[in-house]
Parts: sequence; C-alpha cells; structure tokens
Amino acid sequence: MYHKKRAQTYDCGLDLVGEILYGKWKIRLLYFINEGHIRPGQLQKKIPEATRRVLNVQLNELENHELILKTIFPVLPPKVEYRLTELGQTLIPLILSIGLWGDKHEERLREILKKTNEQRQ
Amino acid sequence: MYHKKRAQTYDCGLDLVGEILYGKWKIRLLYFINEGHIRPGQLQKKIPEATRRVLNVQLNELENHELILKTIFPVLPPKVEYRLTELGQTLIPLILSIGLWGDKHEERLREILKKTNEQRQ
DNA sequence: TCATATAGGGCTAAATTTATCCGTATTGAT
DNA sequence: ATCAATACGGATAAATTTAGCCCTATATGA
Repeated sequence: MYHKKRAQTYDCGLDLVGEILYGKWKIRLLYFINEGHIRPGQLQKKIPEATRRVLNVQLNELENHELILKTIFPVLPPKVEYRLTELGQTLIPLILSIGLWGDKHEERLREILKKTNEQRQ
Repeated sequence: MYHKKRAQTYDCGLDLVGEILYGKWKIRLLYFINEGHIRPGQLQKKIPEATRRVLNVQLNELENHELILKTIFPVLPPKVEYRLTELGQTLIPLILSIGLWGDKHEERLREILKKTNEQRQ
C-alpha cells in the first residue's frame, strides 16, 4: 500500500473532509451504496468507467475511514456487502445537495467544461 | 498547460461537480475568497502549505470554470482581486455545510486519520 | 473437464496533480 | 544602486492517484 511522503496538516473541518472524500470515485460509491447497490459487482455496473481494481482500492479507503462497513459472507462463490456506517450516513444529505446543485446547473457546467476541454488542444 | 488524455464522461450532476471542484485547494480557495480574502497574497497567507504557484494554477482553473472572476488593476505594483461569480456564490452554502460537517466530526475524523496514517509505515 | 459467477490483491505502468526552481516586470523607498 | 512589494507563468521534478495485467480461490452446472 502506498504511503504518503508529504506530511498532512488538517487545519479545519474542510481539510478533514477533503482528506476522506478526495478520490475520484468515492462520493459516487457512497451515493450508490446509499441507493442500495451494496455489492461490489453492482457498484461496478453503476460505475463502468472505473476498473474493478480502483473501486476496491477506494472502497478499502472508505472502509478504513469508517464511512462504510464491509460484510463478508462465508459462502461460495464469495458474497460481500457494503453499507454505510452511521458516520457515513450523515454525509448523505451533503452528497445529495451536491448532486442536486450539479443537476440544477448541468447545462451550464457542460458548456463550461466543453470550452475548457477544447482549449487544451 | 497540461491536457487530459483520458476521455471524460459526465454521467450526472455529481460527476460535473467533481470535475470543477476536484483539486487540493479549490474548495478552500472558494471559501476564503467568499470570506473576503480576495487578493492572491492574502490567499497565500491563509493557505501557507500551498505554494504560490499551485494556488495560481488552481485559481486559473476556477476562473476558467467560471466560479471566480479575476480583476487585474493596471497599477504598479500589480494588484489583482478575485471574487465569486454568481455561479460560484451558489456553491457557498454547500461548502459551508461541508465545513460544518467536518467541524462537527472533527475529533472523530482526526482519530480515524491518525489510525490510517499510522498503518502506512 | 471447462466455463461461470464472485471477489480480492500484488505489481507495474501511465496519467494526473502538486511542488520546486527560476526568470519577468515596475515603482518607490532606502 | 538595491531591495521590497506584488503578481505571473514556463519547465521540470516529485508525489500521488488511477489504470492495466494477471493470478488466486471454490462450488455449480454444462
């Protein structure tokens, strides 16, 4: 497992949240788990752009950060389920608001991103 | 300027927000600008862990993404001011909620991060 | 016997992001 | 003449994150 070389300082709440939510797929993982897609395979179907590997990595981090809980059923073929911890649940309203904001400004944001992505040629 | 090689797909509002807010210092920049620290030098003082260079890079991105507006005053020594665009302003409530969540769970989060950072030795 | 379903992780490569270093510019004060 | 204040960005290095490839494991059913 990779470990950071640069020391981290967490000055304020915003920093702390940044640290645990910073990851390309994390917020979406939380979102989908909350929606009931609780098995690894289901999550992969919801986020096909990500490889299974990365999802595992990020799920592990979410678990270490105590936002989700993993249950491994001792059956074959293997079965795993994730669910939000209490702490994780308290994040859901925030995630939903962020999503709503994005939906509300979707058109505008797409234009903006289109423009800036074009510039980079 | 760096340009991305991997194609991006934005499936939902959450994706779009992710794209424009993903950056180590962006949320804090928005936060501080909203608090009235509108000049580059002031922002650097508020975020001393970041180099001036990176702040510039991220400020530029925020500007391109139309979340902030830059005013260059033609004086010497140079003077620059940033302020939130209307779009940027609509993000503030979200950012504040995130910060509040972080503050509320500060102790818990520090413990969690301490643990996970220790593991990585 | 072989594919299928299911989930995991090591290792390495590539992409992306962040940090460092250094050079530019100008006025006014020492 | 030099330095401080103020701000910007190119080029490159380092750190970090994400992706790709490949191997493990086992019961069931074709």
